[in-house]
Amino acid sequence: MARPTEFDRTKALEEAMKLFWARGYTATSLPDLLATMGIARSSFYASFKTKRKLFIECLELFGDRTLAIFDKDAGELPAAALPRAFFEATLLDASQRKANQGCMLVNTVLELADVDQELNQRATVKLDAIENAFALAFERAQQEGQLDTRRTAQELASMVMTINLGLRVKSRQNLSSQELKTTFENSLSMLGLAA
Amino acid sequence: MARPTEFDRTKALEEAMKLFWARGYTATSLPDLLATMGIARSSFYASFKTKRKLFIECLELFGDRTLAIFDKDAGELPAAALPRAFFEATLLDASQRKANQGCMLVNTVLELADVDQELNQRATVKLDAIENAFALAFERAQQEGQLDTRRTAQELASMVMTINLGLRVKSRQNLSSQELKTTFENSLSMLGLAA
DNA sequence: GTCATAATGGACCGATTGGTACATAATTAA
DNA sequence: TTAATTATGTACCAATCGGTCCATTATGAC
Repeated sequence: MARPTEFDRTKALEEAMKLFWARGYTATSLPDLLATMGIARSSFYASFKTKRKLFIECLELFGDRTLAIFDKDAGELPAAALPRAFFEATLLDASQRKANQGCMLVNTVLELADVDQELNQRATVKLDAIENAFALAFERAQQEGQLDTRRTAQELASMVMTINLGLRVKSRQNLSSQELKTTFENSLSMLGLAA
Repeated sequence: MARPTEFDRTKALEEAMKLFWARGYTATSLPDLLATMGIARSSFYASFKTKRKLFIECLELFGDRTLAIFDKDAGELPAAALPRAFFEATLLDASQRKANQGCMLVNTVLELADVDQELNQRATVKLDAIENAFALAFERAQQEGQLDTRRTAQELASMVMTINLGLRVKSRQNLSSQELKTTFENSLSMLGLAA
């Protein structure tokens, strides 16, 4: 019927996400995006409408992927092992170059807190979903007698999330992988005492 | 000899810092700055050279002030009470409108990690200075037998800093002051177990 | 082939970016 | 009062921002 799209939309979105993840929303220009996505301006606007809408798509993608990582672990591991598994998968997995990029959701919250209400809110919602997923897993484990009940599941989840956020910030400072690992172990040690 | 400067440089710097603190480096435009600083373009460039140099001045000012808050507490309180005092002064002090602004150093690290090496580094150095100040205080307390020695002072300082960073992120999400307070208490509770 | 449809590349848009030039205004030493 | 000096306000700059327009190209249905 008509000329077919030449580029792979999924692939282009993926590349855009990586760039936004690394540089943030404001510091990523349209020419930057077009270059990494490998498409022309017209195709960009035809397929993604605006830079802002593209960013929202990227946020959703990132958030959903992060939740998927949690869900995979949650189906296989006891609740007490989930924080370590999650941190390892999202912070230390060098194969996916995540080590020094922090978390796109956290980056977004801090960059846009006083700049763009909606984008900040969207990132916050995704982060809350992760915290809630932890809380749910802890709650189940407590009901099944597999986890200490001196702290509520929600309290534990809140602690995990605070430490998670802290580690994400640390991971964007220029520390060596050894330093990050030490901080990482210290944090897990704190949680060990809390659980 | 010549026409005297009309504006108060210190005051103007202060206002600039507040704006950078809230909106970050990139999203703060020169007209924005001129408006809050209450000065004209010529005076700006005569006195502050460039936007970037002004930002560096603001970073230094913010970092030094934060350290001063710590030092004041450190001279008056036992080491074990320092984390709470520091968090209260920098996170919950509504009189200075700090509650929802997070920390300018943390904001800067995340915004500019992959964008501006030097600015990220300058913020990181200030954050490290704060962690070192905690470590020093803990070390002294341990030597004087006022603090548990099962963890090294450096480990404790690292934990405090990770939680500090996490709380700063949380404080830029739109949570109620009640929610922030709860998270805050949960975090201190974790540290209480660690110390 | 022809036609309808849609993707592409590139020229172009006004607005905004950080920064400069310069004429004017205000001050003090002489 | 004059001259030297410096601050200020305004006009201006090239570069870049995100976004639009449109002529061209490629495709499938008929």
